[in-house]
Amino acid sequence: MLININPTNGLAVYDQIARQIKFAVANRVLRPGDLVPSVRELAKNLAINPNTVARAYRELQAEQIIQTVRGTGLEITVAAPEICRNARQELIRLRLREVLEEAGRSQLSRTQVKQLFDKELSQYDETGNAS
Amino acid sequence: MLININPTNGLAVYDQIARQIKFAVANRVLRPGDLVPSVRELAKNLAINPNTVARAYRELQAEQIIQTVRGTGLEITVAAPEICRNARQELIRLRLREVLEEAGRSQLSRTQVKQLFDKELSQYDETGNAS
DNA sequence: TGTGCTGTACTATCTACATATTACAGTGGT
DNA sequence: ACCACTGTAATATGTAGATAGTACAGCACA
Repeated sequence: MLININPTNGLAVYDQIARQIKFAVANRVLRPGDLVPSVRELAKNLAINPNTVARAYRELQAEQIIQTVRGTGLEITVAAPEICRNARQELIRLRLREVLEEAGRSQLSRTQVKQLFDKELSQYDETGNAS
Repeated sequence: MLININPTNGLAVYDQIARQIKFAVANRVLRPGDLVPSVRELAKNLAINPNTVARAYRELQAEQIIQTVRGTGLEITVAAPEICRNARQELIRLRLREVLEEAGRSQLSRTQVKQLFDKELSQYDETGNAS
């Protein structure tokens, strides 16, 4: 199945759905013109309420990743791949900035933060690409 | 005043209190043996409920930053300065690790993440120490 | 043209969390 | 011993967010 829900994740169900769609788009599992599963079909498969799926799709529409084709369903937009690939990078950038701001409030020096980062980076085993 | 509350912060009031106490300890504004303001006094000054202050203090006790002196108040522990200084560094480390994990899930390469970090770091103006 | 699919909007419920209310228990100082 | 202060526990209230229930509106296809 395309989507996999973990109810004890802390993440909202609709958020998990939206993330996984974006992930699939970024990795070309879903391509422009493909239809995402219908609200009711996906809801049935995941044993959740259709409106929860609808909410995920609403967010994806707001980000112009899917668009409605009335009477037919929701399809991946042409712009979606670029949006999703940019978005995940921007997300990481934003998170990094937040951490740096917090470090600043804690009066950690730039070099201290850099040392922490390098150490964590070297410890972290990537699952995907080579470095 | 020692504590300053911003109600439109997104952060819970009790959390703001706890953070600012820790901050004061880390920067030697509060030293071991000092008494923190009493629950009712601080609550009155901040125009909030005493129990909200109590909750902040409860967390600080759980982290062994303050300890109760019955009938007298709550005092900064001997271990507090080290705990607070370590804690803020650990907090940053944890946040960095989370970002790296998210980057891994997004299949961003190690070098990509490092580039993002270096760029953000160079843009970020520290408020406190020199680098 | 009608039936079955599509998405969507409105409202209600459920849950988690922060905060407030109240009452209780112990200690220091007069 | 008593009073005024300390912290603390239990409970209630308020609020925001996620999810569910129901009803509605448009299009495809036979």
